[in-house]
Formats: sequence, structure tokens, C-alpha cells
Amino acid sequence: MRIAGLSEASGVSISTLKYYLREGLLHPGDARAVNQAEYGEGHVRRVRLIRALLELGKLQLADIRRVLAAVDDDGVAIHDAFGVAQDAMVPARDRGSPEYGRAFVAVEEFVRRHGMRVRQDAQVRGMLADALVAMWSGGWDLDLRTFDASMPRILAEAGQELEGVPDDDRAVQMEVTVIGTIAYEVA
Amino acid sequence: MRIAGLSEASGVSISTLKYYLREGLLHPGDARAVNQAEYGEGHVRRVRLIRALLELGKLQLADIRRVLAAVDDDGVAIHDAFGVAQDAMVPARDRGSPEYGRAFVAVEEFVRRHGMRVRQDAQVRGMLADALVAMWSGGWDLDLRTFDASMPRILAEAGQELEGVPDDDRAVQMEVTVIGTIAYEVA
DNA sequence: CTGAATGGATAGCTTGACTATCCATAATAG
DNA sequence: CTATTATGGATAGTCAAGCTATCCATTCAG
Repeated sequence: MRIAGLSEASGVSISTLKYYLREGLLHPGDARAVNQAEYGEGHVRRVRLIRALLELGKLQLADIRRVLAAVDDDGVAIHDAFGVAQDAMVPARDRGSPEYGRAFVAVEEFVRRHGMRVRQDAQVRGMLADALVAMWSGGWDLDLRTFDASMPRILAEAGQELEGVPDDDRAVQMEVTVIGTIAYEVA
Repeated sequence: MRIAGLSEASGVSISTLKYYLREGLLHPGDARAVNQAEYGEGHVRRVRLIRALLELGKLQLADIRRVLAAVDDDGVAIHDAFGVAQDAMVPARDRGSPEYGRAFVAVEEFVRRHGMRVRQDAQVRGMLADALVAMWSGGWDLDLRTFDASMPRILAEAGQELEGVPDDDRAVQMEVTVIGTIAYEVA
């Protein structure tokens, strides 16, 4: 498959594909000559992954680049792909206020209560705290305890979903995990 | 409070406030003279709402404008504020594929199974369908039935949260509802 | 009375995500 | 084997979103 085929298969224009190649989001094809390269199924999957992260996850290309780097890095365990994808979804917000501190503590207690394994530096902590601050400032006095009752069930379901990841090669697993994280988040 | 005070109280620069005024996102202050206007608490809340929708909800100003129009429209019931906020969060995606049709049907059945009152034209239907398509194309064979077991509980909780909306004036209720919808979505 | 602030108008800036054009080379249809 | 089309690589241009800066005639505050 050459670039026209890749464009056809992925629904993305050749110009855009060249752009992704330039930006290093898409690996160069297998060069057969100075102006001829061959692309494979992996490239199609990669492009679809980029588009899903972009359109569904509303991630910026800069964040997508980091996610893809993790996908390509053999040092990153499949298990950590969730964290990477989630971190990239987090919008940057002001984290200096005293409310934020209060919210962060609430999140920490919540994580501890449910014995969740969430990295200490995971951005999702901040994201949840951000949401709490926004709700408080809007006069909505949400307590995370509200979720307590349903968390065990939710966690169990998430675990089950993980079982469903197909055991092809690592690249496919990483992609499935990342796209699943984003899509699940949206769902 | 004049514009400097509003800027101070909301943490948004005067230039940006003027921009929001120009764009009609922020109501003009109470004019005292040709170059003098008075802003109140409502303006501060409005600015905070805009920022929350922008940063937390990642909405575009064009979408925010629609949400605010609904907030200001006395013809829109508080109950519908959820739908408006959710609709604005939905990213536009390609909806022509056969997979999308299949996903949409799955969503419809899901909504019916749980007796949810979701407008026929609500964008969230499409959004859920989009997420399904993305997961399927990623090789993740999610069935919405997976959620069936926990839906009753989730719905009950959502209903309870709604009770918590304070009964101040309509404007405040709308704002709380909108910001709550977005923040809850994120959380 | 004078310097800072205000509302209003207009123009400019920055970032992100492409899109278009050129060119030398390579594949391919006739 | 030639004429057309496609390709990779480089460079420049486009477009929208979301501000930011400047100017000006007024007005307020010390």
C-alpha cells in the first residue's frame, strides 16, 4: 500500500498524512526508493488511533504525540497505557486556590477508601479535583461519598472489560487499550 | 463594581472581558454614563460559568453561546438545561458508516431498556454511538448490556443529585445545573 | 485640576491543524 | 518506450479560535 492507499483506507487526506509523517506521529513507510514507500496495516491502525484521540478524545496533537510515544515505548507496560491516555485528556487549570487543596484531599481519601491504585502524580487526581472545585463554586455541594456505594461494582466492571483486550502483539494491545480508555471515558 | 473589579473577581483580564462583551457572552453592565457601567454578582457568576465551560468542558465559545442563550431564555425549563449542556459537549463526527447505524440502534435499545427519557434528537445518543464505533474499530467488542446491571443505581443517584439544586432565582438554578452537568460529566 | 480608568471601536497576535504548491524521481498505462 | 500520473520531501500559505493591544473621547477620583 502506498500513500494513496493509506489515505483511502483511513479516510484522511494525503496532505494530512504527510503532515503527520512530518510531525513524527506516523512512522515512515518502508522505503523502496527515494520517492516510494510501502505502508501496512499498522499504519492504518495508527492513523485511526490518531483520529479517534483527536475527534473523540479532543486531544491536541502535542498530547497525542506523548500518548503515541508511550504506545511505541517497549518500556511502558500495557497496564500503564490507561494512565497515559487519561493524563493526556486532562485540561490544564488553575491549581493554586484553597478550594483546590480541599478538593484534592477529598480525592485522596476517595482513592484510599476504594483501594484504587492511582499513581501519586496521575493527572486524573487533579482532574477530579478540578471538577469538584467547579461544582463547589457553582454552589453544588457534591460529596464524593455519594459515589461510594456504586464504586465496587464500577471497579469490577472495569476489570472485566480489561479481560476483553485481545492478545495479539503488543502494538495492537496498546492501541486497543488507549482507544478503549478514551472511548470508555466518553461513554 | 466596574470592569476592573469584575476582572479582579473573576480572574479574567479586562481585554478578555471586553471581548466577551463584544461577543455577547456577557451582558453589558448597568450603564451610568457613556463610558461608565456597573457590574454585579451575576456578571461574576457568568464569567466563571464561561470559564468552566471553556476549560473544564472544553467547549468552544460558539457552543457556549448556545448554552448561555438557553440559560437566559425563560422559555427553557430548568429540567432541559442538562440536555443543552450535554449537547454542546458532543464533538462532531462522521455519521455515515454502517457501523454507526448499528451503534445507534444499540443505543436506542439501551435507552429503551432503562426507560430513560432522552430526546429523540439529543446529541448524546450520537455521542454514545460514536464511542461505540471507536471502540469497535479498535477491536474492543463492547456491548452496552455490560452497563445494564449498574444503570438503575446510577440513575437513582443522578436523580438524588438533582434534588440538591438550590432554589434561588432561575438564573442561579440554570447556572448551577449547567456547571453541574459539565463537572459531573468530567467527574 | 490632573492623572488614571472606562467603554467602544479597530487592528493585530498566537496557536493549532491542516492545505497547497513545487520539484525531482519513479511507477505505470498505452 | 514514452506520456501521464503518483510519490516523497520541502516550504509556504490558509483558516479559525481566542484572545491582546492600541487609540480615543469621556469621566471619575484624589
